[in-house]
Amino acid sequence: MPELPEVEYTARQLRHAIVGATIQDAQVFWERTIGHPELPDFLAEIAGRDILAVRRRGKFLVLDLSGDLILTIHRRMTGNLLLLPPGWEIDTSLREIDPVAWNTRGPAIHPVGAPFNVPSDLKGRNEWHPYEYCRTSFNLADGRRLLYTDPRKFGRIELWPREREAEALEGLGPEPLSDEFTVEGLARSLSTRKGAIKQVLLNQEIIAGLGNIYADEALYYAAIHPLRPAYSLSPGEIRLLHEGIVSVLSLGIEHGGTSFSEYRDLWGEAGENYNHVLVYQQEGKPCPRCGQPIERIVVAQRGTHFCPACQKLTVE
DNA sequence: CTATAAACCTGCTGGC
DNA sequence: TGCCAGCAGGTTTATA
Repeated sequence: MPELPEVEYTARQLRHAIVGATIQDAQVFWERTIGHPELPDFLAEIAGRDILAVRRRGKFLVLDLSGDLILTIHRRMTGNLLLLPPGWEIDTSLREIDPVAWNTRGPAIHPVGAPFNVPSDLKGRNEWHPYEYCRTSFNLADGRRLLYTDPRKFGRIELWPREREAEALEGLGPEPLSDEFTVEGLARSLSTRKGAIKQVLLNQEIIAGLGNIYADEALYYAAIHPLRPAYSLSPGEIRLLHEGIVSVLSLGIEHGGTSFSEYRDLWGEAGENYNHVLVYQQEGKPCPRCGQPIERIVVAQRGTHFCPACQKLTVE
């Protein structure tokens, strides 16, 4: 799942690759991917815009466009951005040949002139080509395409006037890698919350950009049990948690994002931070600190991984 | 208000 | 071998 480090890494790659480019037009292959405005308006308004800058806010990617517009992209679970070089085509003939398969998989994407092959094995595979499941294509004037792929279709792309940016990015808390994220501010936010600390860390109003992977990693760093009530953390624990959040997010960016199942970078390459994760999805494996097996529980409907020896629920 | 759960989706896993 | 229920997960929406 793309969280802050994955989105930040994508933003940096995009900044080098497409700032200054022009969006000739866009194609949408799964309508619900576009959250705002209505699809016909979206298509009409985005055509011909220049890409002026690329930013990140929480888990949102934000593209500043000419005409005082912003394009926001939230990848949710399985969304990816890929840059397709010139010389490739988007083949929509599957739409007529097999509408059911089309709905699930989207268009075939291959070099111009290559013969079209209906995938013979549409099911039962453990991995797919990075260009599959394309939901939207931004066709650049120079022949490249910025593809948005998303097998599970949860991600959303929106186009807003710049003056309504606050509305488009409503309800986001402080950026954890900026000066606005302080120990004091974190302490204040946690003091009124009686929910489990794991659940509170996932709340984007408290901290923008933390997701399931890095929340587990940050709690492990700070040796805090995920079920501890947020208000019950001591000042020392909060300081350590603050440090842990900054640390695991920074490391994630350095490693190019956590490659966990679907995640790919702009050129279809997997990130390597999965090799550096300490507890996430490590159930049963020995804790790197004490050797005790990592446990998995469910907190607020989400899988949660921790070391029962290092992260105690009750203070002795 | 808070808390919990369902909905959105589809690939994958495990049971039979 | 094949079918099918159940699971994962970020966020929004609905319900208690």
